[in-house]
Amino acid sequence: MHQTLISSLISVYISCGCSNLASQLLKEIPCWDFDLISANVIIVAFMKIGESDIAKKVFDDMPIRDVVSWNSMIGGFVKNGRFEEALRVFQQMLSLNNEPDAFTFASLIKGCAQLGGRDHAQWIHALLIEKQIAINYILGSALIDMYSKCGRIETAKEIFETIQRNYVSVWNAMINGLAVHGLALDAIALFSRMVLEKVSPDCITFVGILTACSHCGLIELGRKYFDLMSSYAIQPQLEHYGAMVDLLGRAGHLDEAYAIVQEMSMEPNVVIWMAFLSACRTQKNSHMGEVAINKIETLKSGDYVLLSNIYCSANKWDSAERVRDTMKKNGVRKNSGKSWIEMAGVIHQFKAGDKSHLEREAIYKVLEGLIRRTKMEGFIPTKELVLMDVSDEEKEENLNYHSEKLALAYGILKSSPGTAIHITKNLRTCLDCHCWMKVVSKILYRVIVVRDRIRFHRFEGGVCTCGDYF
DNA sequence: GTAGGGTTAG
Repeated sequence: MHQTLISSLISVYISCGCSNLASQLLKEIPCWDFDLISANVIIVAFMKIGESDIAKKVFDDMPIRDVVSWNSMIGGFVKNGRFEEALRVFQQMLSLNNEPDAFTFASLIKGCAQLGGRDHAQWIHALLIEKQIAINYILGSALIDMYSKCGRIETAKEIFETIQRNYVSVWNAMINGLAVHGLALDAIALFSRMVLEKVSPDCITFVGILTACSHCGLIELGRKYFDLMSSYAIQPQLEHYGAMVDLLGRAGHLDEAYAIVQEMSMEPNVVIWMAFLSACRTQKNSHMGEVAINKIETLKSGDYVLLSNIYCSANKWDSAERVRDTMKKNGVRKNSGKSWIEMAGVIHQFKAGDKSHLEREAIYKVLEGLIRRTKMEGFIPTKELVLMDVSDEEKEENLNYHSEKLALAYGILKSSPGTAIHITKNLRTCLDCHCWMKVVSKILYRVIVVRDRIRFHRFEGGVCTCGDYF
């Protein structure tokens, strides 16, 4: 069979979801002597379905490669969450004197954003400048996104100010960056500026604005911007409804959140019901929680945990037990959490149940302290994120305990920029401390234990904000 | 003919 035909066939099989046929076809070819473009097509196709090993094999066997081959490998690895391998390919590319281009960097920057590693980020950015690659709107958006996810919102802002801002995606990246940093008012201010500069917001802009409101509990503003969408002829999508349900639910307006779900012009999906379910848990409303859970057709492990948590909150231990039994019976496995940490340039990975952290107890203490403060100062708990990993046994002991604590800790970090007491140290000094770092929503925070003093550090633009909690 | 960016949730 002609090689071009084979590569097209593989591509078609994969786009139709018949990946088995594609792999089989590849195996049956006695000798891989694809021309350049056919091989590239095959690499892209297998990367698309997550078969990076097959793609790698094809790539390794190529007698000649061009920049598209390299970029397909690097981009493919990044898409499949294998950034280390993407970096390895990139280094190989450089060592063989192949020149990277804007496509190469776009993938690498995205990889850094996923990982939240600031040293890698800086290296890639420096290299981009060294190679004198013009920063177009795609690279600009990617850079802004990368720096905000690495905890360097100030650097993200600097980049934003220096690049061409006539594309909506650049604004979206910046608005979303501010939103995840808990800077909702800045995000809203940027929206106004965007309108002044005559760039039309799109549906993603509103997702950013609504999530910003949701993170900070700005109900009135959330409602206002949700209504504003229609004046830009943007129909609310599932994502916007989701943000509203999240916002209203967290603030305790369960009925209004439920009304939104019912008024939706499309069928609510699992994400919407999950947001609602999550709100039911926070509000300790097991009745509404059951309504939500009944709607969720395909239960994932997380949904069971949420329902069980609702019962725990309402002291309905029997019901909680029943849910957990069902879980076991159905053979539901909990998703094991994973997190990444960059320390002195090295990326460390942690898995749930990983008990190798000597300072785990101290971290708990910090979080408990944060909860006390949160309750005292009346902050609204925002998103629930896994700040650190605990074993399944510990989760079993008290399902509610862990997530509640993390939610509150996250809430205080996001909703109180004034909490940090003083700005003392720079990044380098902190790296010298005996410390423990965690990635919170891809923003770098550190919990530092020095002689029984527990500190929480947040990094932004190379400046470390420290706060004492004990 | 093949490669790149910006979203929520967990």
